[in-house]
Amino acid sequence: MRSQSRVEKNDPITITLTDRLFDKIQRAIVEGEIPSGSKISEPELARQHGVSRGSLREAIGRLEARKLVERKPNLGARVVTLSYEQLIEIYQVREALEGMAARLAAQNMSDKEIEELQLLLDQHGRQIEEQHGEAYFQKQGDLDFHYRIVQGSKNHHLIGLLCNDLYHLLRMYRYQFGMRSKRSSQAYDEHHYLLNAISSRDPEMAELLMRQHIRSSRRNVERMLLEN
Amino acid sequence: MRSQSRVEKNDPITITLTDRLFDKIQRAIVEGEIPSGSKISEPELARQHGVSRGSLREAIGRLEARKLVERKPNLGARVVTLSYEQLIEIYQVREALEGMAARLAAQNMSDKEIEELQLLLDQHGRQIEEQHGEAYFQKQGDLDFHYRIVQGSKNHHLIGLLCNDLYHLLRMYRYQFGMRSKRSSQAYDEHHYLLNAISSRDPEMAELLMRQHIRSSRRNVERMLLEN
DNA sequence: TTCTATATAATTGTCGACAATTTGAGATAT
DNA sequence: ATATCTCAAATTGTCGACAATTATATAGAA
Repeated sequence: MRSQSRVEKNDPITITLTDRLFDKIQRAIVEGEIPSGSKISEPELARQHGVSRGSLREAIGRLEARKLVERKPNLGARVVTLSYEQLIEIYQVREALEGMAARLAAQNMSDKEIEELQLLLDQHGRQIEEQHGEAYFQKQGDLDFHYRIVQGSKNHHLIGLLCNDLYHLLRMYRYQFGMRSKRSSQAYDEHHYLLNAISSRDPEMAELLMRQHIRSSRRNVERMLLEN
Repeated sequence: MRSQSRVEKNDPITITLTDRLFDKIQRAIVEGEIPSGSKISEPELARQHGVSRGSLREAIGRLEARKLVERKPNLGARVVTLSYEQLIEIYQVREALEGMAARLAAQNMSDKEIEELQLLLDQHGRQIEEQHGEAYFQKQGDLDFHYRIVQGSKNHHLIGLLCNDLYHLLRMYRYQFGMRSKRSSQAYDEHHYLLNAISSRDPEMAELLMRQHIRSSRRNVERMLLEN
């Protein structure tokens, strides 16, 4: 009696030590606990987490692949330095990829998924009415919404690029640049139109609206950063 | 007299052992020398290349980041299995990213870069006239053209995603699916229109044309694969 | 025969040590 | 004082060995 809760035997739930390390360090970097631009000392980090340097290096390698750290041979790894220019670049990539995701979602999302997304959006609407102006908790909701549309594209490459790479970088900027948006009700409206296009199965319109949505989000960020 | 040929001292020309390993294995995978879908045995590969398992594992990690191999804990790494579905996914991502690249190139390429690209394109035109139908060598030219436009976007994120990740996967499909296109003269025409849009500094049109170009390239591939 | 259980072999994950390179401090020369 | 050289300390790159997990072969039960 071995495979009781595991339906088949080909699902590796195994979580390796490097996996945990990777998660912990990624969180520390995203939340700014390890400062942006700082050097990463392998011996020190390894000691802190009570792990060998080999495992640590493997974790750093993955961080590098996600562009959270940069590595130079014989010089070591540094946390990426956040910059206005890089943030703009990220938004441009995001516009392209999420636009395509919305287009595909309009074609490939199941009716059930659309229905659930509608429910989520309604919930956001109520939250906005209740906590009027307190757009803090709303930020997570925004990510949820985008996350589901990306999943709905059913394109695994696209999903990986956005959910595994870009979104972590974005979260890092949100944390460290203190990017709380004061346009949650406008964003809600835009989400609403977008979902309409998707449930109408209109790929062209879905992509258009998603790109506008991200562009206006970018303009908002630009304005906010220029104030400082 | 130490820094003679090195202008500054902050340029790591150092090529580590893992770097070389990574390049060699990547080439072997892309060209099908290590068959798609096959398991990668760490001890064996390490022995073959006369290197320790640690270095090899680091190289495999990078391959994984480029989506050329897939890894499961305790089960090892396998070369990705090529599939029609995945190829379509890649083309969709490519359409989104290169479309944006063309848009940005229309804004950011220097006049000099545009001029040089024009020269490259003229050269392609002559090659097509000479070796009529022999579209084999032309394939590299196609990649060159796209490569330069991506560079012209000046968006480092975009450049990395396309040139470091996607293009290698694409080359792998080209090698192993035997994707030689018989539409080199049509592709040439499309390149011509696209370059016109760029030199007219028309981002909207540049993106549109690039996306059409990639879509028709995708349709060509689909047709070709359905014949087999 | 077919299936299960067990033991053995092979592979992957993790570790500590050594080699190569870079960093930094102190000494010497200009 | 500034600059250059030298040498020790620290850091990264690479390696081989051990531990944990999985795959394989064999024997026994249905």
